[in-house]
Amino acid sequence: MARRSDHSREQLQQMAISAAIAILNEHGVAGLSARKVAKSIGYTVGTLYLVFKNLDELLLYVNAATLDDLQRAIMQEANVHTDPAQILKTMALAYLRYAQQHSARWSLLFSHRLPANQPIPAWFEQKITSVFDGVKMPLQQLHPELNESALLQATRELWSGVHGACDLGLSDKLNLGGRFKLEELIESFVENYLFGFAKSKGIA
Amino acid sequence: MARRSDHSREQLQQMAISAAIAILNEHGVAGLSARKVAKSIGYTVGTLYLVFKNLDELLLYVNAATLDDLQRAIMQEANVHTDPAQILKTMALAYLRYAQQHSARWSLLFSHRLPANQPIPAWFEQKITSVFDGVKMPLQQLHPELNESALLQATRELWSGVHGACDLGLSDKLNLGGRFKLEELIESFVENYLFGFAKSKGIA
DNA sequence: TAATATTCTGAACACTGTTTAATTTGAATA
DNA sequence: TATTCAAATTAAACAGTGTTCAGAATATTA
Repeated sequence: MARRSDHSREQLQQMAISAAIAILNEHGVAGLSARKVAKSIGYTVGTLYLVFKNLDELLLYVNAATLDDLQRAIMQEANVHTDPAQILKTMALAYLRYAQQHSARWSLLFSHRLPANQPIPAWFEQKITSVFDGVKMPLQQLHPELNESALLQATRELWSGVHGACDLGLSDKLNLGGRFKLEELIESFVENYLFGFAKSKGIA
Repeated sequence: MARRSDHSREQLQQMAISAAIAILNEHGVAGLSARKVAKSIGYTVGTLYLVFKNLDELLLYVNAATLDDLQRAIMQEANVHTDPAQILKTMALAYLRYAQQHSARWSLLFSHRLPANQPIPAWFEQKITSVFDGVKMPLQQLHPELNESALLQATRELWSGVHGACDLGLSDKLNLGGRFKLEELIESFVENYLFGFAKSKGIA
């Protein structure tokens, strides 16, 4: 295993991922390039392609790290309250705050598409499921009688709304006209959905 | 007003916009470039920059056209039913179908960001508001007692969910695991939200 | 030390958005 | 009609992009 520098492939990968995240935070998605990442870790572009199949693969790992981060940010605020509905509202606001404070990473996470016909790896899908599971828990606490299937669907419905509001809101496509704050809209949405979900299932 | 060809600036703009849309439909967002658009209308790149400030401006007009198209697609299906709730469900499914059938244009509409600090033009915001107004109408029919402000917010809440479900669903980030169809999830979401909205307002 | 395998670079390729000097062109003027 | 002049258009250039790969540099093995 001859190597010029003293960085293993794994180290090199991790260095590149960290460098990419730093560039994203400082210069946004448009400011990111393979050469800049390479330069930032003291290597040439070619080396990057020795460790990643292509730039899309690097971005996939960056997004995976963002997903971990995002989950941490959401779950951190989850234990502040005991009321499940209150927990879900707090998680939704944490989701929004993360998107606001890490706009470039958040934007990349949802705008990046793998080349056509290349499916999302199973380990990445698992990370997504894991985030949803964090949302599912308080929802289950709220409705213990629901089966796994109904719970899974309700989680997706609820979080689609939270995500959609963040996506449209942060790209100025909600046209609230300054009359409402995005935080209020999201809180109100969660309340309304939870209320309707309970009622339509004949609960509460 | 000497001109070499017989295309006015306005004609040139419209030709470029149409060409860009055609390229998007055929080769996706990644297949679009200034040179390809120029070549497609029989001109050189430089001419494009005589008519548009930059590529972002061209894409803005493309997105405006998509917004018009999208609204038409939604409103077209709106008059099939008389029940407002049914209308809203049909509109949501039309939104999904448009996103599926015009994935590149839909994707560009929501992923394209103008350069930093450059605000969305008022005429473009008006188009967004106009789409929301189409959703607002059946919602008002459903709840005539609501004031303009509450109606506006409910419209945004409802459509955030529809949009979020389409966005996540079509990029394989909902992880439904093949257990549910996206159409069913969206229909169920609209039902649940409408139910909860009515109940939380002390109506119905 | 010599042979071999791995790491890494530098240069190239085809592309991108954008700018601008030079040219072509049509129309107005003399 | 010939000349002038301004607008339309191009071609070429610039700096950047993702990606590849022959060859140089380095470490391990014999």
